[in-house]
Amino acid sequence: MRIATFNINGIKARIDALAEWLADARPDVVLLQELKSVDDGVPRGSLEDLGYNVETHGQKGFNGVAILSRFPLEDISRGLPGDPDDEQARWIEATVTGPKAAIRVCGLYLPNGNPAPGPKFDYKLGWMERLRKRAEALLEKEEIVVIAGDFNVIPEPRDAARPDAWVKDALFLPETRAAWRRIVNLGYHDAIREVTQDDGVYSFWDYQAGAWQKNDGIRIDHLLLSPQAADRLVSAGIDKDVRGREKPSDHVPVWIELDA
DNA sequence: ATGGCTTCCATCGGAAGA
Repeated sequence: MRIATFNINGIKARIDALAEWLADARPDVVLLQELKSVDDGVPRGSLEDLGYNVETHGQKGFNGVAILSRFPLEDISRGLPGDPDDEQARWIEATVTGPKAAIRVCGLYLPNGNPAPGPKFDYKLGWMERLRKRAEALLEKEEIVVIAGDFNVIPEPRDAARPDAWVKDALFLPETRAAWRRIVNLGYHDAIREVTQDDGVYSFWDYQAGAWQKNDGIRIDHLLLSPQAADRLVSAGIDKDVRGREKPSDHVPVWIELDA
């Protein structure tokens, strides 16, 4: 079972690029972020024609997440628990029944948090604490759980080409990285770090200032695995070449292969 | 860099992103 996360930066603007990658990479499950569309604006037909079930949690103009799956999706839940006043569409989860096992997949678009300090940074840290609580509850069931998406967190200096440029940024501030570690240290595994300790492994390159051409990237799109998921990890990778294609997102797909 | 792109929404500029 191949599961990928991809921040597509606008599903209407990206549908051709997304369809091309799907036909190429043929993932079984895809967690999408930044639809920038209401549910009715998502070009479901194009995705269903490629063999995917489509579950969305959209929002007008920005945010928005979705799950695509070649296998049935059940028990779909939209919105991160813990704050009934949070209107932002940043969380969706569902159970995928694979050929060998059921997997709980959670797709997230974690708040950017800039400028920091300020209300947007406070919202980010509050959201991360709610994520920690949900991640903890998911572990208690001792199931195969994958929490994946655009975390907007650079975990360590080796996850940025120029770490010094990010020291005052909400993606890399000590409070952000501490909140990330509180989640991982519950017992999750950062899938990419299960397969490589290299630096220079990135998932985002800014559109500005020739960041892609200079490989001035950061690693902020992650898949966290419960112990039961990590036991079944076969491989993991980043489809970096997608960033060099026509009309690309500023993020690229990150994926895992599970024996499930 | 008070933003060098890119998207969306709504008009012909502004918000948001990271």
